[in-house]
Amino acid sequence: MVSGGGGAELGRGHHHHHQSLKKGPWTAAEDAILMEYVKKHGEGNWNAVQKNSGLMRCGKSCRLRWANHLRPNLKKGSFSPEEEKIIIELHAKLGNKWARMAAQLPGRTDNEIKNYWNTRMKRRQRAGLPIYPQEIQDKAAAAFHLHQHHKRPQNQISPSPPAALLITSQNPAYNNASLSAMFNSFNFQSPTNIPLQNQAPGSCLSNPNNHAFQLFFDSANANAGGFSLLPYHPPSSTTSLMNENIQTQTTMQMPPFKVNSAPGNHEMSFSAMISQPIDFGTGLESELPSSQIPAVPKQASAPASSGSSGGFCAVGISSTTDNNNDYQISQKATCGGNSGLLDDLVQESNKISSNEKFKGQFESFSDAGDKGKSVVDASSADEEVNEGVESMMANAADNNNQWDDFSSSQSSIEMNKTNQEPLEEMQSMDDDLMSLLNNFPLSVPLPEWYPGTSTETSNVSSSSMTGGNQEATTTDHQPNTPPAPAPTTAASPDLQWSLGSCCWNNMPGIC
DNA sequence: AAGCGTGCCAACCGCAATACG
DNA sequence: TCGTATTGCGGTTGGCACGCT
Repeated sequence: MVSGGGGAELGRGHHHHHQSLKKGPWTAAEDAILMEYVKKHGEGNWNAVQKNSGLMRCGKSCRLRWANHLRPNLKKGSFSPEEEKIIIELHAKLGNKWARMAAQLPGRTDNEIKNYWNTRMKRRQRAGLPIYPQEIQDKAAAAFHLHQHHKRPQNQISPSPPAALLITSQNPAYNNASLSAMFNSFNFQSPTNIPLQNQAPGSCLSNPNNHAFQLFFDSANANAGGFSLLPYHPPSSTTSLMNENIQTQTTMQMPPFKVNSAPGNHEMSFSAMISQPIDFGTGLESELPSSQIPAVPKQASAPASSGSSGGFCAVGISSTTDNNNDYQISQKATCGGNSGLLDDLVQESNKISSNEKFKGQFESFSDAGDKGKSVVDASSADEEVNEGVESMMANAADNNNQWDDFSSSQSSIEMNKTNQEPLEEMQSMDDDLMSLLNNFPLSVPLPEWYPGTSTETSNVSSSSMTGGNQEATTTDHQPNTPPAPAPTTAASPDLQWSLGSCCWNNMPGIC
């Protein structure tokens, strides 16, 4: 923030009295000083700039100015369609890793990308459009589906975050079939007593992308061991826009999304889820903020994309009426540990799974002794996972480069590069994910209302979902999507949604 | 012409990671 | 090994320009 706006020049007029560092916009004169300094001494040691050059700027400010405006080979101006496409792709993979994204876009800075993304998000949000172009999701979903058929052994849980991240509740127009197919390949291996109740209400697994899911028990589908997994967005999202979305929209139409879990083999089926060189002019210009010095006219901004999907999530669901597609968005009250660190996930997972009370149950289907190691492995494999996602998406993007909002059909070089060894990368990703998911907190006892137990409804649901008095108040959020077909298993008026959540927000940079 | 909303941009802040003595 | 300094990163904020009413 430009503290105090353009007038925040703390040191102006007082340089001889104290060493207040100047803030606010840089002047051309300051730029020239910095340029000269870097030219002479090279980059780095930014704190020395102020000492040696007399520039009344802190090192951080100098570094930022240099990196974002003064360093050579910076591109100025609007992003090209190709660049926009790459940004979308990268964001789908990396989340808000602006620096990493910038590394893929020569001449662009993380700040530029971040600003672009945020404004784009804001625009799309206002328009009620999802964030990611549908095609990205479609391709990721398709790729994932293929991947699952290619490799996934049966009876193993593997809700791959890469695919999951692209599956968001904001995508009304999403191809239900493809997602359904994708997640039909998810298989749980667990005892009959899926232990979720013991999980803290706020318990969640998440990734930095704020793509999260919550697992709910679907009592209407209880006879089939029904669980439902809903996209979820925590309140402490790193993306304020997403928070805003959650806060301002209480309900939304969402296609069915559930997990059919049968004893011993819980198959999840998702019907849906979800820059010109600085003018070093002298004279008057030198005292103007350099940003006010006329620069090359900017190109017209690229049109906003209007694809599908988005980052916020449905936290609860209410299907007590005929319209059992009324998924509800609510702000999760307690999503413990949203730091985005895998450690949080590990700790929580271990904490839960180490619960002595349910240890035996857990051990029946999971090697508890390896939990810690597995998670560590998964954590250290962050990069490989990213690579896996990359290759997966690259694969998926191979055949069709149609973008709903972007004129370009050019794929990123990185994407193409990783096409070379997609299977190996996927394999690596799978292994890592398996390790991680082996720690998935499943050692929670059956809820009372689980089949064979009391039919009493858990009160937990109220903490993770809003009431059932939902109208589709957010239908405008998904203007292009007809209501999804009602899932037969969710048609029961007795449908109850509860239990703790499991989301992906604390996952490492898997996506 | 004035007021308002929005988009864009620049720059700051806090925190975490890393380097260094 | 520890404390400090430096660097890097992501989130946030405020100003300006522009279009619309």
